[in-house]
Amino acid sequence: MRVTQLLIPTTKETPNDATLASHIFLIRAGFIQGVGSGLYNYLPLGKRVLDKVQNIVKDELNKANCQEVSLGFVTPASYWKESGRFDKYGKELLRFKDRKNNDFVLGPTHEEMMVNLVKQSVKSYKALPLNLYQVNLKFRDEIRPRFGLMRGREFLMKDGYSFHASKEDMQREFAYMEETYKKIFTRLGLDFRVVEADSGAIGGSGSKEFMVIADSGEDTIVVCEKCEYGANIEAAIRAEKSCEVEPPEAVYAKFHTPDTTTIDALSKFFHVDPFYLIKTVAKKALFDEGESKIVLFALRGSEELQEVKACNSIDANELVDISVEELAEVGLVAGYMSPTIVPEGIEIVFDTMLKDATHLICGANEADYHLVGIDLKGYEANYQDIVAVQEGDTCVHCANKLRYTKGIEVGHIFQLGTQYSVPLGANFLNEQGKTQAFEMGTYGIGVSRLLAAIIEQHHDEKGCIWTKETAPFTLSIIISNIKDQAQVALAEETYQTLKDNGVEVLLDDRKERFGFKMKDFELIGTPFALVIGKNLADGLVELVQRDGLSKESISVGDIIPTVMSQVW
RNA sequence: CGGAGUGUAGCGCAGUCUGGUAGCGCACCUGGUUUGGGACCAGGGGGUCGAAGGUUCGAGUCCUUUCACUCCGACCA
Repeated sequence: MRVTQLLIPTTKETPNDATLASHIFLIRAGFIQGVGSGLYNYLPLGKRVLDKVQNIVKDELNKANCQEVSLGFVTPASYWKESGRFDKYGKELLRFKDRKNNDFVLGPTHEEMMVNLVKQSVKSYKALPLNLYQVNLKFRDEIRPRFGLMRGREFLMKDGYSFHASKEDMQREFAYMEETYKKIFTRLGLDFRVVEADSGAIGGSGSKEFMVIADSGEDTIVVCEKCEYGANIEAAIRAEKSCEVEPPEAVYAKFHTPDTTTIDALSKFFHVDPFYLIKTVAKKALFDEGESKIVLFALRGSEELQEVKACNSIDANELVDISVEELAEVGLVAGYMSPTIVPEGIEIVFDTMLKDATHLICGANEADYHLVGIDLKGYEANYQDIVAVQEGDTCVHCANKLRYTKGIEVGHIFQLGTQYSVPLGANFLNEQGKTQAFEMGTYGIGVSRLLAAIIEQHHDEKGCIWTKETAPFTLSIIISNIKDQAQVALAEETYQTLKDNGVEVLLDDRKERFGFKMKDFELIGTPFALVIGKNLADGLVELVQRDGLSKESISVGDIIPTVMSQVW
């Protein structure tokens, strides 16, 4: 392709709202164009990369016996009401009515549609297992879209769904998809990690996320220094934790503790390690149909509440902060709340670390008073894991240290079980001739987000550095001086020959100066550039590698063989 | 939805306080010079100043309403 014929609107200036390298470079290099909050147009370069990424995804899935379909983007809301997600999914689900006043949603994911598709056509175990996928637009009305393609509202996603006659077979497929996904991300040239995850709004159990390691990632993941263990902070677990500091010896008593509303202050006041303090956190939990209630979470003072775990522990849709006034209304004293003295009707969840714990100090649910000598041995309560794993905690698998890192979620696979097939009545006849609900798995890859993830991992201060499999073009030919007939002639000839050999070549034939074209090459980031410039007088041209910008002089006669050997 | 802010040429901004010919840089077009690191000279095109209403002889500027977008917190591929 000739640059003079391609739409590549590169710019020197950075859009003011772009902070991430991927966002800045994808826009500056003319891959994408913003059209509204979280909405982007793909220009020719962006579309080429998108197709490449998509093709790798499809190629590996097809090899793994998955079948591609394409489902409707606009979905009748009735499907979502049937599955119960119409309320559960929340504001991200864009709902609207057609001219006949029927409810529709713009698909943010397609479990309902796919289950219905299979339900209508698969009646026997003989047709199983079945793994169907699509690469299609999704729309999620994100509260705050940002970071360019990283978190758009409209985005391209590959979503796959598998159907099985037994749980064992579903788990076999789940493991197989994990391997397939690893192949995909490896081919894309990404440094990633598979981690255990929370299932979120999709539901189900045993889900894993594929995280591209990048400082700009929005997710915190917990990884082990030694072994393979990795988990999203929302689902991470650790070995039991103890405290070396001696427990405070005290008999049960009430203490006057003015202005001691934080764990820190309390720890100083009693000269006690926060491990022996109980932190009581109040949240408002939101449920279906606008219901809400105040819930308390009790944990050791040395720990932090993990909101997703906490939310799951009470099966709520969401947890939100609550004001001191709201607490007071129901008889809770902010800063002095107690896990053992709780007003009527308030639910409380204890962290498992507190089970049978002794020598504790907690609030008295009375202003300026704390209780000491609390003993929870044998105390009956709802104990669940609701704390966040911290850096330095111990790995459950190998007893080494855990640490945090940041990741971009580019894939997520779930073991759904019969979560959707039962409410949607998706059944088949098993070998015994009995009706049975499909066992399902679901598998997602954020295709458009991958473009951003690739750039986050592969760029320098000058621009993009595409990997061979994802680059919009493999090689740029730069004509240094467009008025030099010899340079133009050689460039044209080389361009044609390489094209004939199946190399994707970009010929920069613009009437611009050398520096201008080099900057554009560096910004766009094709893996190689062939500079045809003034050294041509000595029969030499330069082959530049985008990654590292190393240069190699080659003689005119060697251009084709050299390029061909580098490119493949 | 909570808090903060911005809407003026394709992009980045000034002008708004104190009402009086709508500007600058980049980009774009024409001609010329230049050609190994985003060149220079000369000429040129491009705007319902986010929208609606109001005040005024006169509104980008003042008032009211509204919409959109961005940034900081909770969602997710």
